[in-house]
Amino acid sequence: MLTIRLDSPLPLVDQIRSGIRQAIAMGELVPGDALPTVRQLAADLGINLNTVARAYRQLEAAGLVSTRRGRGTVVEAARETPREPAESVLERLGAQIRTVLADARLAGLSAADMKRLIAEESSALWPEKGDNR
Amino acid sequence: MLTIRLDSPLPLVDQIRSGIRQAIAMGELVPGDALPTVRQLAADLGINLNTVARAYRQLEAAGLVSTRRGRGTVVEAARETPREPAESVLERLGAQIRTVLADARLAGLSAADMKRLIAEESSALWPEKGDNR
DNA sequence: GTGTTTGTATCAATGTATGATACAAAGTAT
DNA sequence: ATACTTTGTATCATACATTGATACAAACAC
Repeated sequence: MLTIRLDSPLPLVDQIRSGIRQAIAMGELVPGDALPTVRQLAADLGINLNTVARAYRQLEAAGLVSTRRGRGTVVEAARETPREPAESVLERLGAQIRTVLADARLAGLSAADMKRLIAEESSALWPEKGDNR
Repeated sequence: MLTIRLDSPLPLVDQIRSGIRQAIAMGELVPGDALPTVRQLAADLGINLNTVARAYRQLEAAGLVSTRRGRGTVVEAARETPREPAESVLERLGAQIRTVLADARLAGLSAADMKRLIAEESSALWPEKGDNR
């Protein structure tokens, strides 16, 4: 879990933050769960502990985790504390979606392809009735 | 059209490339259409012409436009020329989708909210019957 | 051919990401 | 209480990425 790619164009901090955010969003990590220590995770990933610490601090700024020296980092909430108007959130998400959809369209995917792909990923985040096989 | 934000964390090159990709994906730009010259667009956006040129070169590498000195840049195709196995494309898109969905989930959006948001954006890229009101 | 228009190459300056290392606070054992 | 360990934090250096200023080269227009 939480694999990163050193050769990715995405910065390591972003990859780590993103991976943990997803784990929280999917309920793999719930409030109360302890995250690995910065040294532990850094060693596992083969990177510097500062990089992990920076990711943790960003997660803390978002209200998702809580960090204290000597104790470690713990999942605090399953939702982010809003730091921008809801309208702005929708705007930002809309832009992200547009980018992904354009990407898919230019790669030649059909609307059906995309719908299926999104449905698959959605089921893990918003477990629906009818999906619990 | 094609607004960029100098204060965005996203590099200018990415913003430009992304904006033009979307315009092509949405059919606002079709094969044969001329893009503004690098100087023109750079002046409009208030940035350096090199930054625009870099974006154009990336679009050319993707097979979307064709560039020649003295003549300018022209839209070449409405699809990208695949430079990775189809499987890899799906993998990449899946990762992007996961990120956006996690973002939405953590912001507190419901599955219905998200479905609606995606449907709105999709209709511009894959015009469906029943959406032409 | 001459001049203009267009993209390209080169290089400098600045910012960003990552890492090495030292520090400080909280916990743990005795 | 004190020593020691565990944990996150701060500082600084380095490498890389991003943007821009400027000079160059190819294609076009006349």
